[in-house]
Amino acid sequence: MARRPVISIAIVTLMHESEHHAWTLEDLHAALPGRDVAADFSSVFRAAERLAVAGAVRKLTLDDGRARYELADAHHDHLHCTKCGDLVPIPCLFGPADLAELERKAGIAIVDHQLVLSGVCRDCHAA
Amino acid sequence: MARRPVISIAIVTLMHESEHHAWTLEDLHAALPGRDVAADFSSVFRAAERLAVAGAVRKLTLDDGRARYELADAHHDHLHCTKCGDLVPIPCLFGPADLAELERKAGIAIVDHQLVLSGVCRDCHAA
DNA sequence: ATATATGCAAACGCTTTGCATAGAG
DNA sequence: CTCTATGCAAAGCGTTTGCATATAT
Repeated sequence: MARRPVISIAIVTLMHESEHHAWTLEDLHAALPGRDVAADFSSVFRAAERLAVAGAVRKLTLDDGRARYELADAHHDHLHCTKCGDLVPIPCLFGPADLAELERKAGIAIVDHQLVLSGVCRDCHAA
Repeated sequence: MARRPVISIAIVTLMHESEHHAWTLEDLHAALPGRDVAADFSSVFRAAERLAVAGAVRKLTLDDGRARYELADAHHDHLHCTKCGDLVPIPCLFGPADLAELERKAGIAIVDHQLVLSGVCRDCHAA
């Protein structure tokens, strides 16, 4: 059929092998050359977006106006560190039961949720 | 000293007297003329921003890329309705104790949090 | 050959700012 | 007279898209 999505593959590999958790497009664009996959910014964008649509990565938007992409593994929430700016994973605080109860009480249907804590991450807190 | 912040006052009044909960700048800009306070978009922006800094309103950014402003009353969380696009208030699911425990366990400091549920609001759900 | 990925450059949407004016104390 | 609010127009910034080209099947 067609071409191999080199950039997409490199992004996923990068995410798997790096300690970094949530990536901005700029992060990805800056990191790819180090893996010998230089790419145009728009190509990075399209690759990340395709991965998000395919369900391989999860995309979230923060108050700083920049999107973050992370591997779509088990659900977790996040802490947006006010010092280093990183978006670090945090175990989810509530289970399906809590949400189901809220759905009943509030008469709503919940499809997904996203909790963003604002504060100081472990590393910055220790330093 | 100086002038009276007509627009800011009108915004707060509007928020208090309307059923609408979370306002985009566009919402505000569109609603103000109805209160006889026509205003330039940038003036609405500056007024809203000043109110946010002053702590009178709370500003949040959603995945759709547009900021919402709401009265800074008691803390609550939100449901972003996938049908009507409204951001409706939802009682907060956890208390200070839950967060304190998480702080201890994760070694972080939590200053604030923002939970955005994604799903269908009561009105759309009933319809 | 054909379909998809990529680069390049430009458009977009919303937010933000510079600057001159106006109006209240 | 001075200080802040406002309007107007333009810039910013991250994201997104159109179009031509490259490349693997």
